[in-house]
Amino acid sequence: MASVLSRRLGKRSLLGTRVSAPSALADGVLVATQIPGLQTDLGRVSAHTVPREDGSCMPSAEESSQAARSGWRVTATNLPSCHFQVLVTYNGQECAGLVEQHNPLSDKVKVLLPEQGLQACWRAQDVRLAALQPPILPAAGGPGPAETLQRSVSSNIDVPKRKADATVEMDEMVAAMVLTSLSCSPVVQSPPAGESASRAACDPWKESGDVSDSGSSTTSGHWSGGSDISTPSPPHPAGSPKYSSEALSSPQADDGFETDSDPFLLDEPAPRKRKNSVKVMYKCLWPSCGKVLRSIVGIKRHVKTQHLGDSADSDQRKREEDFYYTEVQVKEEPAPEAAAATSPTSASAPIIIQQALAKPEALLVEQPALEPALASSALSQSAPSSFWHIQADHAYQALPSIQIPVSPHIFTSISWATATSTLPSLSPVRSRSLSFSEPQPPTPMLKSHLIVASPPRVSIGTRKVRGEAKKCRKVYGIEHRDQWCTACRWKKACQRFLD
DNA sequence: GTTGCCGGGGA
DNA sequence: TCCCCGGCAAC
Repeated sequence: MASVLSRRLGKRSLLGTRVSAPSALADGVLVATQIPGLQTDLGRVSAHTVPREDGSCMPSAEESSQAARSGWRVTATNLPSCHFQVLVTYNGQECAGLVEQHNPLSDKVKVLLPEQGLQACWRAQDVRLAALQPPILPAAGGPGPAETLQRSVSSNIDVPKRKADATVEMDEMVAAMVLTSLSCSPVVQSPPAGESASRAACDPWKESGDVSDSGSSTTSGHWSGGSDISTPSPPHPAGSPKYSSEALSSPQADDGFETDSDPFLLDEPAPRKRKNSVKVMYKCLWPSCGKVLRSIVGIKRHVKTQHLGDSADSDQRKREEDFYYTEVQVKEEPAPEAAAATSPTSASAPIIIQQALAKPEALLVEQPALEPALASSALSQSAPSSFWHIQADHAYQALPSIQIPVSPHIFTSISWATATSTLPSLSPVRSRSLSFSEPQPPTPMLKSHLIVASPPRVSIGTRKVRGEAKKCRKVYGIEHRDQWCTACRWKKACQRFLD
């Protein structure tokens, strides 16, 4: 069992995954560099990098070897301009930091927090790329080959894999930067026009997280669940009738949308439990408003400006503000049904997100809870692949069992060789459903939905006709069950004595 | 009743 | 993915 456990842990490992991270090179050339590990001094870090003429840094060969031995890999290059700015959750707050080092072995990222003046390690999945460094025009004599001008995926920060789409990636970076600036400010009373902008900024960011998840479905690269706790969502437009009825659920719809795709994206819901905290929000009680904000200052300002009139400055007016909002405790459990329940009225956001999304699989994931009509069509296309992929879960039948015991029967090894050689002819029968399968990883979300939407099963007439050959049971007998082939032991089609 | 194995589910 | 087992069809 320990071996199984180790396998599962290995499956979740982020080793080898790469992410394109921006450096100070505006031309997009990313240089993977390495410096000795376990350094805490920025000065030392910079001292071990060799500046290049294009502004990037290259480690000396000696340093690279040391880094390889230490297991720490450098994610930042020159200092300070080459550091990746990331967002981490520290003491419940989202802080901007600079990635110093990343240890792929322990999957930890060493982040320097300038504001706190400290340095700490986070898990790679808890570190989110925040913003681009100010771009620097490419040097005339910079990296020579033209292909290096492409934004190559080279810097080795081992975070969940993301799709290597250059344009989308840049959009995500810009969006992250905008989002970062938004998150630093208190409640923003953004006008509707600004709201759409902020949403547009938010959505690619969300999408980036999803993409990083979907890159490897088994990774726990849950895109840092602490984000929605510390990052205020853009406020709803004041007085919007859309939020009049389901005022309380509106933020949940947003939050839910932000995360409700996760149970479908992720195999393991465990990391999500951190989101189950109760969050206090403030709901406007003005008739037909129902606006919900995250800060008391914001809701007071909202009531004053939107409903009581900004000119009201008397004490009575100020006291009135308190009557028009109430404190609401919102459990941050990303309940999918909550998102689904608000789908008809709050569908404006998903539409924007749909436009922002460039990846159809992410779109598929986002749709079902919020756009049932679109979801059905999308599911109808994706259903067969995922469903039939599930059907192929007995693929081991096509593989010879390695654990063939040393059998006293003289023909064991011979028949085993026969079984191995005849496997290709067998596979069409065994994995009959694979013909429907596309080379696409199954999405857990689709699994749950497609059980209902699955096409009718292949006729049970395909049941394998009993062959003439003796099977392990007959050959070895029930008393020597340990000598059976694995398939026979599992009551599957015998792999040792093929027909 | 025995045997082969499909489909489903637990770990 | 491994492993087990209920249940069904062929024998």
